Amino acid sequence: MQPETLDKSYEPAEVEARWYEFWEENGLFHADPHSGKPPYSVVIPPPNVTGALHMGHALNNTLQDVLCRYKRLAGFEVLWMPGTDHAGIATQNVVERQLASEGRTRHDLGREQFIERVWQWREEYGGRIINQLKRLGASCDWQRERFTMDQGLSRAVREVFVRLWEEGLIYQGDYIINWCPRCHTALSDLESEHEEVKGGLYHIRYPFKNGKGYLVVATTRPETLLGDTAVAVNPKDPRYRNLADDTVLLPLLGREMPIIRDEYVATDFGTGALKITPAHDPHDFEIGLKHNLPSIRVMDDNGAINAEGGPYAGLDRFAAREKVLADLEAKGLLEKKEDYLHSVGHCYRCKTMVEPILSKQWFVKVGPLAETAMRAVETGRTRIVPEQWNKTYFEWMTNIRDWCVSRQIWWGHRIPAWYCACGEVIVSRETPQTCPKCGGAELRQETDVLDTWFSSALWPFSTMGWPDQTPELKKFYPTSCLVTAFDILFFWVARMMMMGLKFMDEVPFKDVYIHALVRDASGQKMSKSKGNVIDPLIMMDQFGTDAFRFTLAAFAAQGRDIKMSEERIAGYRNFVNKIWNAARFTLMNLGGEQEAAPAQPLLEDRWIISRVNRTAAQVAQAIEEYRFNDAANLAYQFTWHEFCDWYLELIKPFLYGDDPARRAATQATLREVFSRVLILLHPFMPFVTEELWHKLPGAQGSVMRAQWPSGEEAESDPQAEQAMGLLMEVIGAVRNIRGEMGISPGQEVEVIWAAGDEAAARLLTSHQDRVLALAKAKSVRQASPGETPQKAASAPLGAVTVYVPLAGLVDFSAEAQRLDKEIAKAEKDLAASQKKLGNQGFLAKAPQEVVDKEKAKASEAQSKLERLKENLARVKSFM
RNA sequence: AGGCACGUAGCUCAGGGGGAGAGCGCUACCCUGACACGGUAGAGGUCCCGGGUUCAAAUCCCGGCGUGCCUACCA
Repeated sequence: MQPETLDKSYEPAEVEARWYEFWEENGLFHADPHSGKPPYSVVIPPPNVTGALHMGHALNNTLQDVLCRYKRLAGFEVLWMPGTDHAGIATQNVVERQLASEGRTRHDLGREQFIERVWQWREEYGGRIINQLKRLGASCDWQRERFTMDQGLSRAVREVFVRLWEEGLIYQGDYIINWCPRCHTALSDLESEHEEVKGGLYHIRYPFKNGKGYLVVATTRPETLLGDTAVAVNPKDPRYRNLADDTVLLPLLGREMPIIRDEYVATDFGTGALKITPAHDPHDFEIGLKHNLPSIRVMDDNGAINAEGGPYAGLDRFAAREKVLADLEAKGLLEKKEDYLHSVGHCYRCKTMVEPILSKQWFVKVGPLAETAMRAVETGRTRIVPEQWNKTYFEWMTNIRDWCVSRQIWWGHRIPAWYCACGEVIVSRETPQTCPKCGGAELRQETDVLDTWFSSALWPFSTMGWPDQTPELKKFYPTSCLVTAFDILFFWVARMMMMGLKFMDEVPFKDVYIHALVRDASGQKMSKSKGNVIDPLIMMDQFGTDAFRFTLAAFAAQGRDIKMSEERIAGYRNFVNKIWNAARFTLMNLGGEQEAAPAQPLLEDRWIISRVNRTAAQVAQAIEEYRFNDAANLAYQFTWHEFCDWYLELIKPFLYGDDPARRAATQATLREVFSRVLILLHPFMPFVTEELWHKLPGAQGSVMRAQWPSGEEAESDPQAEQAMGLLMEVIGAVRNIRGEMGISPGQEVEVIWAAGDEAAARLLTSHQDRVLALAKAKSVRQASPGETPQKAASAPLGAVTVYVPLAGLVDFSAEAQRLDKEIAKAEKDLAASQKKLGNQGFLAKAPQEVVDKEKAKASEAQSKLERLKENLARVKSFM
């Protein structure tokens, strides 16, 4: 049979295109809820339908894929539930922009047609990110792909809304909310992102009604004075105990307003006098309620001053501010302006400055839900990894405020509430025909839709068919793990916890793994405006998906952000190529048939089998503990530096040699070990491993269906590992001498060794050919009894001393220098050990095994030092 | 204002009470029949500073300095 040949270097593009289709066609990602295997389930953090794959997605989904692919290999029935999120505001914005380019607005279309248009948009472009996830190799169960606006999920949303309403956990009311004047909708507190803004603190004179002077008020938002209905001072403030009057006149508008006294007012900030604008500030709103003040809303939905603002009506809020200030100045009412840095809310979708405005909205009462959600983490029903995030989670849950869930946009789940002319509000699963109170049939549905996160909060169970009792829910809920970045810990994780516990009576996930943020090479957050985004798709094109994924995994250390750089990806591209070439070598040297395992395994066989299994166990444990970087590095180190550097070199003589039995045995071990290497790399590098798996003669099916090497196969062989260790040390010593002496690679050397113990002697005697091959020696022999090779470089190892005769090769001063260096090292080691051993406290208090180890170290260093010194003396005698 | 991280090789970072590690970069030599996206050898570190705990501190504690992030209604 013609041995399979591979190209000299790996070309990812062509290979990657092939295998994804293969996996999907063969249903390898599909989860069977009736399987007898133990379940492992993950729900994808649904990306926005408007989204394009960025580094954050790439990391997030790579880690999930590593978990899922590993778990399949480890014998679990894995469900990775995929889908997208309808991203209400963002999607509406995108489609509105599209309309704008046609010179139209959504109002030209009307609600129905606009929504139709959004669905069209979704048909056309909504699959983009899904395809990009496929490109990344994500092994999601696409047959189950969901969308937060699809029918099933919409039913779940409605069910949840109605039940919360019935239990009094949803209410409607007038409160101060965050209003985005550009998106024309209310936002939740979370969606208002605070940013530092350079502003002013303006000191404004509010004249007393009786004309006897004025009260000075400090504010950062002078335009809101148009809506002031009082001025407040602290009753304890001596400055304001005896005021000239108890009524002031609102500057510019002349409205009479009371001076009220409230402990809320800080005496040490500004002037100690606070203007009260109940319709435009959350605290003022509270104070207004307490003191029965009227609320005057002076801004419209565009953030422009409305009719209540009198002469300022029609001005945009920023223009109004300028005008108000100018007019105050002109009237001598502006006392001073201080520069002031404060943080102001901005719309998380469009970055417009958010306006706190009094408005009627729907709210979820989160207190009771948060309580349960908090306890679930406290009691360990859900575990947050790394646990440092517990604190953040608890803090947020403790200080949580009611959640404004209504949005004044069109794209989303319309709130299932109807208004009757009689004033009745009907919340219902089905569209009501008549008012249950007055029997009227003229019902008007609420126009608001729900916050997108409301539907996302149900994701772990709504995607599995809830509110029906489905086999999927039975098998896969609660999910095993949620993988996400911390920036949506509150937005999403916390809310899923609340909803899962409320409606499933069970946590939505057992583990939450919180991974890092991906930054650019200098640690900056990537953003389009900074122009420092690294596009994952370009990286995949350039270096291959496997290299890219491996880089992400190798970087994913817990608790630290990732600084992505192309050089690093290039490094792992080289690793993929190394694997490719190891395969090339393997295939060139395997027969077509499956050879029997060696009857008499050699040291190399025993060693590499033991090592690959140990590595597989370590990689498995690292993945289980979410130490993705450790897992990747363990696989890397083993594959490159043990399998390639040592094992492949060690077996070449057998493969090229003329002992057919030995060759067949070696081939069998090589084939077996290489297939295990492919398995343990597969979670990280699905494409190249699948490709090579199929090239291996005798391979069955997909590597995805293979079994993770179990550590229990009784193939662990510490003795072989130790013996190989000594052999590697001896070879290393000769190589070191060669390198340091400047003996050229082409020049062969003699190697003579002396062993201090029987076992080492036996090992070296029977494996001299390995030293010969790997150290490029022309001969290897044991020193005769009593012989000390003269004119030789030497290296004292533990039980062995290695000599390399130098006569005629190099002059001895180089060896003297090398020995000097070695001596210095040994002396340092010895001194450190002796210092410890000379310390009575150490001997008395340190654990016995530490003391013993130290003693062994000292005597080893001592013996090494003596031999080095002897050698140096001998070398010098020839100089 | 509070909270959370992080300062370890030239760069990017692992590690985490008893032998300073990796990748990249660098130096020297080598196109050895898998691989120059490679091989062999090597150089390079006050583990931010100062105290403390301990027989023992890069590691734990306290205090600085520096950096990053998150939360927050003092107008």
